[in-house]
Amino acid sequence: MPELPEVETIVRQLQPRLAGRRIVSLRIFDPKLETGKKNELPGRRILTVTRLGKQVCLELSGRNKQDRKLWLLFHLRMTGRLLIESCTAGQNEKHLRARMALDRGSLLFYDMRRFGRILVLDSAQEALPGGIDPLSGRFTSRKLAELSAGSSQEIKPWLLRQDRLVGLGNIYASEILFASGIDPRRQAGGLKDEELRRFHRQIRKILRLAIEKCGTTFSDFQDSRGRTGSFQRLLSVYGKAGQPCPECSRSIQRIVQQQRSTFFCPACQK
DNA sequence: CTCGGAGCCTGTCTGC
DNA sequence: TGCAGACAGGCTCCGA
Repeated sequence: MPELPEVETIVRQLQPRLAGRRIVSLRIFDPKLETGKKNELPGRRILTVTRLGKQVCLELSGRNKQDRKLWLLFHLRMTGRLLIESCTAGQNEKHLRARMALDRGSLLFYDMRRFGRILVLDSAQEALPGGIDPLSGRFTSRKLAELSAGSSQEIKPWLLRQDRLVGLGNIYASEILFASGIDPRRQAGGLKDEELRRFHRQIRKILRLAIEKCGTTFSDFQDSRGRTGSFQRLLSVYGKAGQPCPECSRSIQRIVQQQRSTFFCPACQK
């Protein structure tokens, strides 16, 4: 479900509510989510809530002065939701997969399709995904050129991999390519300098705008208060096969690349 | 190393 | 109404 803007939305809401809270327990109801380290969590304080790629990352204090910090990560994958307890009205309790009790309130993890993951790690190093965050200062047009150089992969599937850029998923990949005027079937390594500069600008622009709108609720996304985002009103092509292109009014096409839908305008994207 | 395809899950929607 | 098949915003694994 959630891509970078949706996870960023959740993190911004959770940070003020969770920072400083002490963990009482983590109970896991889905054996797929079991982590051997969950018994090391009680007594720790949540220091910060941040986003690492598409993951929600809680930095936890040591239990005493000698103890080391831990990192607790939630990856929501397709249908995961992290909700503070007072906002779980309307959720299907069948899909409740874990509950973290805090000294005040609880954090609940729902996940219909059970693709989500909970990880407890010893170092932030381990938690860092391979790729660069497109909103970080390190992500320049030159960096984008460096990352894509030499790749024969089609640019749209290239955007979805997390070992180059982190955080993009199927919706924003289509939207960014439309805004950049780039055909999703182009080879990643074949973009010209001028196209790369446009592409780089649109990646950052669309992600920032989507964060401002609290993400996209296409079918599943809800933030930590159980509310939906509003960027879906600004989608140009995603999910709009057969509808007119907002720029040229020709029909938007749907194609499949690596088993994922891609939406684009064959007239505007070259 | 690269790339593409199968698989993981459960639900909704469409067409016969 | 029932049922099969397609599809869903994620990622991992495996073979070529």
